[in-house]
Amino acid sequence: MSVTLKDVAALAGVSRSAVSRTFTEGASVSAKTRSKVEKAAAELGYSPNALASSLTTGRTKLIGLISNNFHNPIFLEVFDLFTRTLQERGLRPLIVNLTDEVQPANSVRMLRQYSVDAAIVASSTLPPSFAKAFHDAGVPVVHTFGRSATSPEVHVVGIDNVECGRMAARELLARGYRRIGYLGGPKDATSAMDRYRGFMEEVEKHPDLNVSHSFAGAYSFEAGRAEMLRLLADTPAEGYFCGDDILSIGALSALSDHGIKPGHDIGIIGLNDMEMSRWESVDLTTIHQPIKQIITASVDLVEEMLKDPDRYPEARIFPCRVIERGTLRPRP
Amino acid sequence: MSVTLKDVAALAGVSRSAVSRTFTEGASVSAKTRSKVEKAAAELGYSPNALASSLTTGRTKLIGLISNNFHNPIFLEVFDLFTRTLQERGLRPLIVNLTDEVQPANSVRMLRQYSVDAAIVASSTLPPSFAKAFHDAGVPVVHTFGRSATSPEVHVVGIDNVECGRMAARELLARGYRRIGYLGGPKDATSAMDRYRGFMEEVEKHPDLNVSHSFAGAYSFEAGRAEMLRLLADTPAEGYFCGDDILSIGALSALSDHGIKPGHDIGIIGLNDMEMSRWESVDLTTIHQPIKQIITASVDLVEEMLKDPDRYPEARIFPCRVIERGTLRPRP
DNA sequence: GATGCTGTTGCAACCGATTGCAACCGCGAT
DNA sequence: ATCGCGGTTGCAATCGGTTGCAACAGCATC
Repeated sequence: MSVTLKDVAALAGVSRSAVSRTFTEGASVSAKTRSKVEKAAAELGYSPNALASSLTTGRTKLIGLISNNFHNPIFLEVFDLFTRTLQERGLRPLIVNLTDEVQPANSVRMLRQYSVDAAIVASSTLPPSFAKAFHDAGVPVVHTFGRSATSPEVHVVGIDNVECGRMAARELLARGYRRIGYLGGPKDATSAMDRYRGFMEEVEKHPDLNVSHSFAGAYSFEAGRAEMLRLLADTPAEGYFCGDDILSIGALSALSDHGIKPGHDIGIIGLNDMEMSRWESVDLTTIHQPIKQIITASVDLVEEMLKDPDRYPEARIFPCRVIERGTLRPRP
Repeated sequence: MSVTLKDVAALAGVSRSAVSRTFTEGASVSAKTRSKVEKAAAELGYSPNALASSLTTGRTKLIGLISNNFHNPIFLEVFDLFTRTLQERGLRPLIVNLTDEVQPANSVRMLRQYSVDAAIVASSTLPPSFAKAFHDAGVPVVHTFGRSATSPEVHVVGIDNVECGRMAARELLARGYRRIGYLGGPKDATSAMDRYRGFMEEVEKHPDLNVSHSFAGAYSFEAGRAEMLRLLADTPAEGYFCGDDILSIGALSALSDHGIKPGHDIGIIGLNDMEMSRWESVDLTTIHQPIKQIITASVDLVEEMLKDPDRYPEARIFPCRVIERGTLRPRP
């Protein structure tokens, strides 16, 4: 069926070791045998079997990429960047879709069966214990978009969600909103809770404010829309921090149903700055999360763990900034 | 480091074969040894190495999933469905992101190095020759969203794009549009050309019409928007068939810049019926493409090829239908 | 011509599994 | 007691590579 070392060796008239060595970086082969081997290999269309070699080297270059976030458009950007960044460095993403799954056991077992060199948990809605399960099973892991504070055992890359909460609150206050609300993601997401904490921390400095909060069922358009519709049925606030752009866009849709003009009647500030937020019809004021840097840093960490698996865990936290567009009223 | 057959065999006091057999479906092992082995395996936390066994069995259960479409939100749905459907059947998606690549050679080599059991090319903007390159290299392949007519050598799953073009044209005509246009995807995409062909075929039956066409640079929001802005600078048509929902949404954004009301002033019909098209703020009249069925059928074909690699190639084409929303004027 | 050195080569064991084959076991039938 | 049988078991070869080790080739030096 497929061409193996042995075939090439036979055609080139050398031993199998010689062939193996011409295909491994830095091995000792003379120019003469190398060229003989290369000629034979080209003739047969040989390319080495990565899985067979992984047996002896212990390296597969497979990286588990785990997420449960297939309903937030930002993840199209995330997957694009992850897959490209990994493959640029000779690593191969093996995807695990956790949409229906919450327990790590299955994913851990599966990725160990495929001997992945490392795993990336790309989600803020999976608990820190999830990433830790990989660590405990001996799989190097980085938790992208994870919470840094309470998981000192795995690498974490992301943003300071508490600070983002504060930032959003300050922004609403600076624009004169006094009745303000937090519309967060699902309660069991660390990101939703951390943003909430920062938001509250900041607003509690001002006792005269009227503050409310609620949590959507998911980071999705539908959940954001449903939650905002619920809020509009009662007495809504003047300004909202929505814990994610897709929630914001759902909320904007609800506002539009009621003929409410964002930025004019009710203010909305999101978080992420995904491509769609720049669309003229959306024009969402939001907190920019530096996705590209986060993903590059995550893959950097993966590579460093491949060199040194016992590397001391580290948090790489990137600063965010407000992007001014049309859904908050101007600063006075 | 990790637990192997040998360790389990030693602890259970049996041969390695016995251990192997208890983990392979339908092998002959007595209840007694099986339970001894299972006890030992559980104690050591053993799980078999899928890659090592692939060496002898010739099956990896790895499926290459190849795409270049990371800027069209429909692909979030596509990836979600593909990854879930594959893993439900015990197959593992190995992603290849072709954003910067057009030649198949690299992907083919890479996927052969990882001994994938099959490959899925999920893109309508890659030429039929791309999928064929896998076939020629001995990798079973299905081309999802591919063109059926001219590639009898590989399995194709998708829709009849020519018929969709006709359908869109008929729909515009039925609503009384006489100056109509096709705003398609990139010229080198078979889907863009086939939809164009069907569209023209239908409108040419009516010599009194005023028909125009143009092609966007990509299936993306920005490309659709830019193209529509260009059209608006001259004399635009009354009704457009945009060759994809994301192009439509870009076009709608351009219309909104000019204060043009879709459905009232200018009609737009898209193709795909992605989640976003249902959003109230978008409310796009479009042709529904049955993504779920297409993906299920693709994975079905993959499984059938695993059983019979020389299976005669087949096209599975699913019918589409118009979803009426707000961007075309009502039928008279 | 013997010596030593460096660089190249092949042998053989090994990575973690699977599997054909032959040996073996217990057991009922003769 | 012998035989035959179906079911279980272990041996050893194999899958496609890698790699430590020892042998060796070529060359310069003494």
